Amino acid sequence: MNRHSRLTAVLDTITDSGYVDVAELAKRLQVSPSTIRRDLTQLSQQNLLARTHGGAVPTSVNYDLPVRYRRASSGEEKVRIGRAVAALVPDGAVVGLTGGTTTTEAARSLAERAPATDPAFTIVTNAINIASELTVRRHLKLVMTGGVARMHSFELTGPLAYDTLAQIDLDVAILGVNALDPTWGAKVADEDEAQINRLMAERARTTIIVADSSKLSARAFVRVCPLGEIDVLVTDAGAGADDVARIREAGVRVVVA
Amino acid sequence: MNRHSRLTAVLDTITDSGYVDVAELAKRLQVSPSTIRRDLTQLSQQNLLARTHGGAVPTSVNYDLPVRYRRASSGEEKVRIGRAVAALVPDGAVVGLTGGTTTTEAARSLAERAPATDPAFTIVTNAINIASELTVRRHLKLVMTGGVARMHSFELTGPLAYDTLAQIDLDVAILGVNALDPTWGAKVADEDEAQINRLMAERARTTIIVADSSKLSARAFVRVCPLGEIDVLVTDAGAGADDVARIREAGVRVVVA
DNA sequence: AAGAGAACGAGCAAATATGAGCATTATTTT
DNA sequence: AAAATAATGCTCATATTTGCTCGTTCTCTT
Repeated sequence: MNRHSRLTAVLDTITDSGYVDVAELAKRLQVSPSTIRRDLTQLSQQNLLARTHGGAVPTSVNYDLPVRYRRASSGEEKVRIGRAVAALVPDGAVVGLTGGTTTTEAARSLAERAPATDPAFTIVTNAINIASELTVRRHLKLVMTGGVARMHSFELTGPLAYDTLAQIDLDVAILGVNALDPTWGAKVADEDEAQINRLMAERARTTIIVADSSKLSARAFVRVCPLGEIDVLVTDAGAGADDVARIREAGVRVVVA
Repeated sequence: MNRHSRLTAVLDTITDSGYVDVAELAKRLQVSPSTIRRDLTQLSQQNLLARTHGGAVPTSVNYDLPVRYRRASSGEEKVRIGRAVAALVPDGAVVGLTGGTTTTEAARSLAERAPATDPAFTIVTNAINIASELTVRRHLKLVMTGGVARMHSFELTGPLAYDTLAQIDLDVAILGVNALDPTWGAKVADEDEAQINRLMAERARTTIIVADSSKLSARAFVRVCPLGEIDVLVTDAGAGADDVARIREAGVRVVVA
């Protein structure tokens, strides 16, 4: 049990149960309470939790920054979400896709669909990994925005990307977000990313948000758009019934994959 | 068990299990811990993983890296040409790269060079595969042109790509061509590709053509530019002496890798 | 309000991991 | 074949991590 897995375990525990206890963690992770305290100190310095006497509690805002500690995401739901999204896209459509694991799954599902037109779809994306996967597919027309690659990410952003999007009209925009709040709408961690999402939504006749259920209770930094500008949300079965109800009230069609 | 297969094994392991352990890797791969540490150091410098004490953990974008570390080597000479080209590029330069196996090798060599500035280079490219390989590297600034992916190719072309290039100035353009004729100059097979090459050359202070020796006697459809607009040609030792001589007479510096 | 008991942080020593330097061995390159 | 270059393993001084102790601080009960 090395330090990193310990920190991950601590964060997992605190996310699940809402608090952690020094003595209990020490026993469970087979290390001394001193070590646990040092771990908690470090995590609290990174604003990932707040110390209390005897343990720690979560901080209000879950920053996107330290992905280092995030546990391996369960691809299961994302694949299902991706399939459900693909089913919503009509043949021959011009589809905009932003970056992210879920949108990547949507792209894969689109690519695997039997071509009914030629090209089967036109895909417009700012995500290098999506473009890289789709470029070999015969029956897809692939358009990339220009732009500067964000560090630690596969997405292109910046003025060059905006310029490209300004010249394109989309039938459907498929946007991945970091959080979807019933009150605030779609949010992401970064303002450049937000701008790309916003432009895609503006240029599209239909805007589809993909967000696994963890995103419905998550928080993020920058708002992309209010719920009113979203046509469809595709999420997984883990979504809370009240969250779904509130989003539906705002006029968004919610698809549970 | 050579270095590359070791690095691939490390990345595979870290993708599967979420972390790697120096001691365990050393035992499994039958090398000393020192070697493992050196491997991990290199991979972390390229941002393909993050060091911890005792091992390493994945970086954020490692989720489904389409481009593994493996270098599907495009041939001995092309690697050498790539290295020679990289040696011609000054630290911190803004470098334009078109698509092709040889330019890809040049990009790899640039990416592996120890960073002397920050960013070490700014890379501008219309080749999706090059962007895909470079996007994770911390010390590179990566700019993609927009554009439409040509079928069966990794290159973006069309008006969107031209628009992007019109906004950018390059220090060095590294262009791959299909043929380099002492009389006619640089030629490629496709007019879209020719246009991209032409624009890059126009925007650059220095134009470098990469062409293995087979290209010197080849023919191609569209002319990119006459020899007079080329500053450097990098080719391999198979180049015919008379061809080289004629190209040198036109004022082109010829580097034989 | 006062005291008991738990939790805390600082300091210390042992165990382990690390990076630099160097000699040896592979692998290219000439 | 010889020389140059790169990769590897080893050693050693240095870093980090961890568990422990101890004086202090906090919390809860009386």
